[in-house]
Amino acid sequence: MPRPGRNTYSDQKPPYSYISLTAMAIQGCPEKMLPLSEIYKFIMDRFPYYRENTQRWQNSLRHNLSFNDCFIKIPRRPDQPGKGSFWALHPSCGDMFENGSFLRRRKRFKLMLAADHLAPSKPSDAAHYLQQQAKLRLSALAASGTHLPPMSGYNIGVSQPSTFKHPFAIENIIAREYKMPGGLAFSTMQSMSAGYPLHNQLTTAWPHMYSSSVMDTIAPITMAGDYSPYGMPLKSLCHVGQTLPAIPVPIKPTPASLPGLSAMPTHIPAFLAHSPQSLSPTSPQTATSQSPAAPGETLTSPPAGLQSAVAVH
DNA sequence: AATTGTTTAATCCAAT
DNA sequence: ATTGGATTAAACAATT
Repeated sequence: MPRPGRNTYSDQKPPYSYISLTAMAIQGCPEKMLPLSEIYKFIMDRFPYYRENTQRWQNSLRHNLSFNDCFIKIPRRPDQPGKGSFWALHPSCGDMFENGSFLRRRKRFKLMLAADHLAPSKPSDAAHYLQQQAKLRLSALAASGTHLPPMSGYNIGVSQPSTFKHPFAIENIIAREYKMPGGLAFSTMQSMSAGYPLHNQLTTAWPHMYSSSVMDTIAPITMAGDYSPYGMPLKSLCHVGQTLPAIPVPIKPTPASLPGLSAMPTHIPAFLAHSPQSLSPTSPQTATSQSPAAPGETLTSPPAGLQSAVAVH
């Protein structure tokens, strides 16, 4: 191949499966749920490769959404007009990429069908649960944060309180791949920095990922010809911004989501306090019309049925 | 009509 | 070599 001009690497195919791309998109937004069109947008915004052949990959993506139990459909409420449902990650899907590859999961996340006598794990239960979650997130956002500068519309990296991080959370993905030699992890950064956007680190961490709002300010740095997403030199991550906290964080709170009951985020606090995110400018309706959680609706443990999801052999 | 969602099937390919 | 996850194509229903 002739020497590619600069930037040409960025339109090579990113080393992520549709599943991981979709998970990124979902995890990257404040509500942790997105309509199909927003998932498309997220991917196209950040990965130039996917600005072409849209028919092909979007069909594939849709197939993945329907086919994989790790994605659940959340119906729009009357106050959320628009086309199509929201898509979210099943709360029990666990760390599907714990093997460190975003191309290929260790196991497929499958819901048990008609688990003999256990409570059936209705996707709708999960959906309802996540609806509530989203509501709470939004009300928390509304309550806490109009005072911080807006970023790119996707609240990447800054989301949930320090204790639990969904395995798909961007910060976890990064942390898993770019562990400090000395044992430092990145995942604590945003929780430590109390709401400072991490998009710089993110774009750097994913060489193939654009963040249009960021590309102006951050040079493509070292990624040069190095296509290996996992061999990313840590320095290029470090130099962007704050100092690293020397506090390792449990990346996988429950290492074994083993047969039967997997780790449910039962302890997700009802407030995402310091999340500074303004809502996505690209989806006005989600930004404006979300009603705050109804008085009675406090966050409870997820439906028991949710726990009967399992990564199946 | 276009978008969104579901499903089946073939094929590719990485891990084992 | 086998297994099984990922990708792609395609047909079709449902929704807006």
